[in-house]
Amino acid sequence: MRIEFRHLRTIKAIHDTGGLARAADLLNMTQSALSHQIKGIEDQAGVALFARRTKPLRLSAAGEKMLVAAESILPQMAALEADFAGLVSGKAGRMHIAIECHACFEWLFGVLEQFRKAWPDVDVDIRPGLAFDALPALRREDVDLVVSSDPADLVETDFTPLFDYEPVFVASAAHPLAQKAVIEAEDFRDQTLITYPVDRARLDVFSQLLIPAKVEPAAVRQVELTAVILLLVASNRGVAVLPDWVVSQIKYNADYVTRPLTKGGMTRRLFAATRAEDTQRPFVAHLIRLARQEAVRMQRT
Amino acid sequence: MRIEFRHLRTIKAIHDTGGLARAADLLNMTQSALSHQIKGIEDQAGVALFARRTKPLRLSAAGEKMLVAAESILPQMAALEADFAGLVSGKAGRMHIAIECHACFEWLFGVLEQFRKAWPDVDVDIRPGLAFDALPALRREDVDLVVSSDPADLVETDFTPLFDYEPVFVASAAHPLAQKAVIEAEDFRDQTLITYPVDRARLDVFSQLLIPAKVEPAAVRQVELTAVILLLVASNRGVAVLPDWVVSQIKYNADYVTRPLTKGGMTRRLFAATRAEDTQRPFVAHLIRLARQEAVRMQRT
DNA sequence: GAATTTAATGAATTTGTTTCACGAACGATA
DNA sequence: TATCGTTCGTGAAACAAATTCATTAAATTC
Repeated sequence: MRIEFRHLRTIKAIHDTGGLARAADLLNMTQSALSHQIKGIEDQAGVALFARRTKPLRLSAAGEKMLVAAESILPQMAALEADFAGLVSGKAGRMHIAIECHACFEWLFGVLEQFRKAWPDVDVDIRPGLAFDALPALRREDVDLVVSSDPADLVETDFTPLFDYEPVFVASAAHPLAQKAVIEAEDFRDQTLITYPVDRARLDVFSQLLIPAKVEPAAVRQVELTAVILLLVASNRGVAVLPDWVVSQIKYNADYVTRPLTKGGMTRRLFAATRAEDTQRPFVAHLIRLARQEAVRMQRT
Repeated sequence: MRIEFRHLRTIKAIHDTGGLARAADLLNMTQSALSHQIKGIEDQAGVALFARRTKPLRLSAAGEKMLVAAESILPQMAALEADFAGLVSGKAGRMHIAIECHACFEWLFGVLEQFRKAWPDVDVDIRPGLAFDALPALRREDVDLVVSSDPADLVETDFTPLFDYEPVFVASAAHPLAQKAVIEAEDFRDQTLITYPVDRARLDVFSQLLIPAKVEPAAVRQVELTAVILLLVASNRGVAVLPDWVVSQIKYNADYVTRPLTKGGMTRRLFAATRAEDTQRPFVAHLIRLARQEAVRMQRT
């Protein structure tokens, strides 16, 4: 017989109530059961848990040690069970997010700020490094939500539209291409293109324009921050393609122009991908709602 | 089915080995048993412990929480079992001591200093406030050793002699009684007697001399520290009765004299009282041996 | 010293866990 | 995509264990 939680509970109950019978009452068991239980551990461990000289049972040295362990361990178990209860009730959970859209970080932070307040017991995280293969990671339960612009027809996976955006060409006002009203794939052939440091397949310029047209820019420079990209563009060190709302968000009116890509412009839609079983869970649905609201607010600016 | 240690071990094993079959191997059980076990907890808690989409089982959010709890709780249990093993092997244990003899504190500290080094896993303590009723406390396992000068004929209790001593009368050289070669009970009638602040029954002067002779001193003043008692005696603020070795230990030769109590002097013997079942335990026997050695050393000074 | 409280015991019962044997689902590989 | 090996889930049976019931023994209290 190994030591089990029941034994810890028993030790504690006997100590608290100061007697087998009362402890048995507390634990909804018979006095006999506790007596057998104690005997079991004592036999197994080879130590006396109680001083039996006196009639109301009192803890021995070994018993005291066990009590100390019990008082430390039992609350931890209670906490675990409370965690589980939170998960069951839907108040707690995990919301690990992968975003394929690199420009979306800032927008997402604002959303998560609100979300955290509403769902303090949900473990929120943005998981970097999953930019590619994010949808398999979703199925694998590595993450719980993927912000993606490429809805795939996957079973058990829901794609909820978040908002539409237009990737636009950005260049310095002094740039030759600023003269054109519309930018085409061929226009990139002699340019230095500034992008986020992610896989090309995740960049609209490449996936939607340059790869289909089989055009390779003269150079590609990768820069982490949107503000820095715009700074480089303004100083004519290259051109970029960014979502319209990203460009319009920049407050200071630097010296650059925006142009549509292809005639009529390019339209893209961002989705929240979730496991079908999760989509209706309260905090998942709430996060998506918050994300759409924030998108509306963002696009109004 | 409540969560038990076995479940924590299972969660940890599955996580560590990365599979049900390998975990089963580790725990010397069948893969089936683990599957049933997990199902049991999941049914009870109402949460999925594992993501079952992927084939090698992986922990879900709830499973991660349980793993965290397991990694905290299992070592605590291991420590408890190690404690028990120590108690069984006799390397560990409890040595709570009650001393009836107030003057013995200093001597005992020296003994315990050595004892602690030899038995680092024994929980050593001196329990004050048990000066009276110390022997019942020993039987009750409140304490494990009592230093006493009144061996009683108690069943299951051993009294091992530690050393003999002589309570001697101490007074200022200028005190009238310093003229007498021998001090009798009647001599105390007009004196201020300085004693330790303990029950009279625990003081040799009273139990051996004044109470039988029905003599009450003019005043009794209680002082904690031996050095202070001697200081007061030297400055003729009263007289005292102290063990011979206590007086001889005081290095500075203050202005006091010592005289035997009654013709031929009074001889007392100090004992270590222990529960008979404990007396032969290695660390108990060792403590008594150390105490006797220390007594010899002390009386040589 | 009688009454009461408290703990231990043994056998029976109930409860829970593990094994056995099998099958289904998945992933890798050709 | 067919096949093979691996991994996990399931139900019935076997096994193990904890708990209860009924009773006894011992200590405490009045």
